[in-house]
Amino acid sequence: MPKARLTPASVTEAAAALVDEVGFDNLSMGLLAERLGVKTPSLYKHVTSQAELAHRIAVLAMTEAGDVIRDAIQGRSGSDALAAGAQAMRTYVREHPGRYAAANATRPTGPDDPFIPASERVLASWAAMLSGYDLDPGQEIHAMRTLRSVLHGFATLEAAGGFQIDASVDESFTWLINFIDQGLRAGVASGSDVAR
Amino acid sequence: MPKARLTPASVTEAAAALVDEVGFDNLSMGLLAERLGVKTPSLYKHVTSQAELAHRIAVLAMTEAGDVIRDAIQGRSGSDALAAGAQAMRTYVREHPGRYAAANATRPTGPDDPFIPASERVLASWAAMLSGYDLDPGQEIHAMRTLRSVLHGFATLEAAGGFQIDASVDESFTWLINFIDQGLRAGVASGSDVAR
DNA sequence: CCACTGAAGCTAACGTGATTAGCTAAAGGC
DNA sequence: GCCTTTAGCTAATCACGTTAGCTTCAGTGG
Repeated sequence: MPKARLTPASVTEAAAALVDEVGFDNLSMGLLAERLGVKTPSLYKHVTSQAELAHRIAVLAMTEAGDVIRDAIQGRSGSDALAAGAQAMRTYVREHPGRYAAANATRPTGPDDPFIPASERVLASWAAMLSGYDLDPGQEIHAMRTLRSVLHGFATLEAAGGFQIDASVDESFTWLINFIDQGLRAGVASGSDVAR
Repeated sequence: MPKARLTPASVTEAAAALVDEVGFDNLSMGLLAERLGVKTPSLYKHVTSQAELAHRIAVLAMTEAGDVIRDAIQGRSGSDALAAGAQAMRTYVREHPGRYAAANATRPTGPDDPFIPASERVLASWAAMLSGYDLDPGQEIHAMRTLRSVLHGFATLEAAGGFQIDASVDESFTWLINFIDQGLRAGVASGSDVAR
């Protein structure tokens, strides 16, 4: 084997860094090649297509996010775990908006797509965190989806510059976490069913 | 003036319909032209670029969503208004995923961009709805952002096929609305501040 | 009623960015 | 010190957005 300057992994890593700088939509093979000091067609010796590259970034992102969230929750429980996990996720998205966008743009390509276990690890962390609140077993799935919705929604709105007013976005996020925490501790939906 | 078969408005409307079918990312001038029974370059007599077309779709979507949400909230208050507004928004996104994606992909192009008043109308509806809960004035902004986050997050996750498990997504959504409603009625964050 | 104008739509052409084909040369095994 | 393997290169192709310039018809003014 010759030079081996680039590898699929190093190309993916560079692409992930690039995408965090210029935005996922502005990823191009030409720009990436330039960053790597190589001509565009050379990249195809390491990745089969731009779509595959984007998918690799997505897997990387999901894996990294999974690590970061797991580590944040590690050793905490209940409200502490929620706050730490949520903050960890928000921080990750703020630092890696391009990767996060890549992860959201991707769909599993098949049953053995590594993206699947990577996302399952994230879900498992959230599930572990939620187990610190005593929810009805039947409600866990709904709590999980609600949690994912708020965190994902906040992160994407923030990344898109959706929060205009000058009120502190940090403050809004801690308020949001608090809101969720109190709702989970209250054992929601035990009674009224407003939403019909 | 000659034939006038197409107009900027009719092209935009067709593009919006197309995008709901094939997905925002798969919008192409060629595909749209084909749908309209016209050759690609002819479209440029009505829109200046694909970017502008996407922006027009976004404005249309935001306007339609604003109407639908306002109408749903109309005549209701408190929990009823929340439930109706949230359901209306979710329904809109389910029926018009491409338009919604367009709206999320757009950034205001300037101070007189019609997208701005269109989104403000949506925010105004949510604000009107929230006024039915008696929140601290200082908390309204946080409640608004939390609300936007959950609804946007749920809608995008659902549109992306993010809810895999076979548990009813409808049920999760009503659970979510209930969760928010109860939190808002409880007058959150009055005490503990978990999230540091 | 008819020449005139203006814009809709067309064909041809261009530019950019992804991708492929085929060549070259250097690295590691023998 | 050869020989194979393959990273990277140049040249070419393809798809798609976009532009240039021509053609034709709808409506207007005489």
